[in-house]
Order: sequence, then structure tokens, then C-alpha cells
Amino acid sequence: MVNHNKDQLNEIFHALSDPTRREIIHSMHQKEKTVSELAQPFDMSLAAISKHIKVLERAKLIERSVNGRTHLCSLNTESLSKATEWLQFYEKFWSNRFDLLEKELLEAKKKEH
Amino acid sequence: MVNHNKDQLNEIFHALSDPTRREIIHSMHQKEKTVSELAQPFDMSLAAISKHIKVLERAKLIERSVNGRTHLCSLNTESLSKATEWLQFYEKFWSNRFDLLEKELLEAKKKEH
DNA sequence: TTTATATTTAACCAGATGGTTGAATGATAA
DNA sequence: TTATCATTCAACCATCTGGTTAAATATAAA
Repeated sequence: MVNHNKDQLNEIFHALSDPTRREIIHSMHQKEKTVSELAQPFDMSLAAISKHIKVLERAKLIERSVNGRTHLCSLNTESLSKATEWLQFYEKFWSNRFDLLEKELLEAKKKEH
Repeated sequence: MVNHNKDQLNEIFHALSDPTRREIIHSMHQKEKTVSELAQPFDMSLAAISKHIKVLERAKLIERSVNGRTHLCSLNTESLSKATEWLQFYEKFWSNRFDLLEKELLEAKKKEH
């Protein structure tokens, strides 16, 4: 139970670490796409793209609706949000650190006078 | 030139895809830590942690300042920001999509009357 | 100088990853 | 029915990954 989140983050970040998969995500950011539409821009076998899509699917970054012999893929931003949430925790922490630093600097200036 | 960004995203997301590395990031989110401090919570050799740290360093997620025989590691949030920026583009696009849908729905309701 | 400490490096290994090709599946079109 | 089309599956392969242990390096302490 506890590790679901951790495992999903592993899968999300791993899925995003491949440029082909990021391009796949990009090419469906406005509209759902079939597997062959997604494969078209790449100089790579359909089987390879099929695997990439499965990796994205396991990370729940995309969803697939089977329609006859064609599969329509669409983005699922929930997983994207999970990743950004993780990241922003540390970004915020850091900017807070700088805010604090700035305050201390101001305090120091006040004391000068 | 063009691919620097792409390659760095590969490295950032790859670095983040490992739970040990995410914990390392977590354990230095308030304060810089030495390599052995970072290694302490893990049931793993120092050599392994040393490798993890190098992966984080290559992704520019952390910086290291060598001080005598100890190395101090600190977070570098610039890389974190690069990752969130990439992610948020797609998140935004999607929420815009829903906003649009909502507007259309409202228009449709108006026309009903 | 000798010894201890902090860290990296090198060599190795099992398993994962990202690609290939060729065959299988399953739905549509002729 | 028979082709054809969209997609996956299986077997294979080279390379990468995440770990190990043992030795090397470099600084600090006795």
C-alpha cells in the first residue's frame, strides 16, 4: 500500500526519461492519436513504438481505448501532476530558503542604522 | 546545441526514476550533506551511493563542493525547474481543454433559453 | 611517519532497456 | 471466404543499470 506511490513515481519518471516517449506525449497533447499515427514520425519499427506506448500506459501517463482494430491513445494528466507535485515540493523549499535569506539580509541592514 | 536540452531532460528524468536517488534528494532538502551522511540511511555500499550521487550530479540536480576529504552536496533547483516546466506545459494544455469544454457547455445552456 | 577516514575507481555480474525481425491476432474490406 | 490492415507478441541482441567487492587516492590525525 505504502509503496504504490513510490513505484508509480519510478514508472512515471522512467517513462519520461526517454526522448521518444516524450515526443509521443508531445504529439498527442492536442488530440488523441492512434498507434500508427504516433509511430509515423519515427524512423523505428511499429513494435518498438508499441513497447514505448506500453511503458507510458503502465505509468498511467496515457490511456488507450480500443476501437475495432485501431487503438486510440490520449494523455492522462493525473500522472503528470503527481510528478510535478513531487518536484515542486523541493523547488518551493528552496525558494523559501532564499526568501528567508533575503529577510535576514534586510534585518541585518536595519540593525546597521 | 539543439539537443542539450533534450539530453538534459533525459538525464534529469532518469536520475529521478530511482527511489534511492529521490530519497537522497529528499534527505538534503533542508541542508547540504556529506556523501557519508547521505549514505547513512541506506543498506547499501558507499560505492553504490557514490554512483547515485554522480548520476544526480550529471543531471545537475545537485552540486558538490569538495572540502578536504569530505564532499558537501547541495540541491540545485534549476534542473528541477526544467523538469516541472516540461511537465506543466502538458498539464496546462489539458486544463485549458477542460476550461474550453466548460465554456462550450455554458454557451449551449444559454442557447437553450 | 604511520594510521585512520572520506571518497572514488575498477572489475565484475545479473537483470532491465530499447531496439530488431518475423509470426500471430483480430477486425475490416473485397 | 480471402486479403488487407492495425496492432501485439516472442525471441533475440547489444548496451545500460544498479548493485557488489577490493584496491586506489587524498586528506587529517596520532
